[in-house]
Amino acid sequence: MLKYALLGFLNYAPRTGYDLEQSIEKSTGHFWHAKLSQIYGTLKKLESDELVVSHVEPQEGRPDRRVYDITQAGRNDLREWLSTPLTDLEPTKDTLLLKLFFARQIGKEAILMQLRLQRDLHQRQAEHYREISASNIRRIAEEQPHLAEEAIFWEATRRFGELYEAMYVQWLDETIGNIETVISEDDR
Amino acid sequence: MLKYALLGFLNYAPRTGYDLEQSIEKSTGHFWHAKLSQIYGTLKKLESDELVVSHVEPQEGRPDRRVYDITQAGRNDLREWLSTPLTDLEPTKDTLLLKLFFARQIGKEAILMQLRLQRDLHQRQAEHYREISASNIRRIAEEQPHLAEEAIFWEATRRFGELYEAMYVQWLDETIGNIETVISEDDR
DNA sequence: CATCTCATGTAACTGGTTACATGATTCG
DNA sequence: CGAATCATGTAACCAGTTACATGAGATG
Repeated sequence: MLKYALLGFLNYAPRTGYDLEQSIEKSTGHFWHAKLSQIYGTLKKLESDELVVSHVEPQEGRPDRRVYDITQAGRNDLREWLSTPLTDLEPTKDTLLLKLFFARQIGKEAILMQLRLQRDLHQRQAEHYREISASNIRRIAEEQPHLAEEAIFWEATRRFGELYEAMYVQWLDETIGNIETVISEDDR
Repeated sequence: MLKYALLGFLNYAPRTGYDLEQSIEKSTGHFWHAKLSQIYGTLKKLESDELVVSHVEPQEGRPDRRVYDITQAGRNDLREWLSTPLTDLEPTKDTLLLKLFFARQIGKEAILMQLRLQRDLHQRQAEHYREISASNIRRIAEEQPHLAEEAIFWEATRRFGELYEAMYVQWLDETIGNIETVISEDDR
């Protein structure tokens, strides 16, 4: 799948593996991320499949840049993927839920501590979506008017992050409350 | 991580790889799943690490069962993992969001169709959490009273699924609405 | 003087999926 | 009579992570 993230960004404009990592970090990072090592490897594979081409731009004082660009075959592949509907739900993996499921093993106070810690992390992430992400999208759309049409979709993905984190915080508050109630009942 | 799901279930009672797949399917399936092939492989690894032991129960007319049980070392490992707080947020991966991010490539009607399809899937999943999952938990807790203490945690994970799917549907409705509005503005 | 940024990559490993192989019994 | 269930496993592959290796220039 990283393949399509890379093709998607290269379809806006050519860039290096390093640049791609930053593009991802700034925009799709919260729902699709990748390490540099994986990006370099995937680009190599993409080039051997002729979906992208690269050329080296020599530089002085720092490593040469290998700039990738999408090919017509790459554009076709991207478009085909985008056009194919997802007919199933994606399976989720959430470590916190897995730990919570088996939490009786370690007792209520121990799990409460962990839930409160996560609550703070999600709370901070929720604020991030409300503030920083929202202004980033506005800025890019203003600076590069040819991408203004994209903004509605970018904003939708940001909004997802916002709702997701708000839901997570709400659920944690509710869950923490329930466990606290059971503890005080046990004490009676 | 599957490792800990397996240890967690074996800590309730011994069972086979096949049984484990069903336990997972029925309970942690919506936040942690695995294919049989992975389960068998992981059990083998766990046994060589002496966290579980197995013995074969011969059967007639069908394959012999290899029943696994957790060892004391396995219990210690499970408890240690459960006790270690998660200090970071887990990175998410969501293919629908990735497609949506690049959706201008294929146009608004094409993406709307896909979003509506997903809306129905998530709607159905939300109902599943409200109805089937909730009654399953009640039934298990009644049938096996020694697991009644577990029910509060199980119910919390079920509730997460319910809130998650409700949030997803809400977001899809909102997003579909936004895109439809932009389309009708374009038409003017 | 240390850390961050720019910039490339490879290798080993871990986690997970897909496909293959087998075969009796039970349910509709 | 066909599909699902019970029950085991292996092998090849794909995706992703961690660790290693290099090194100049800019920032504080």
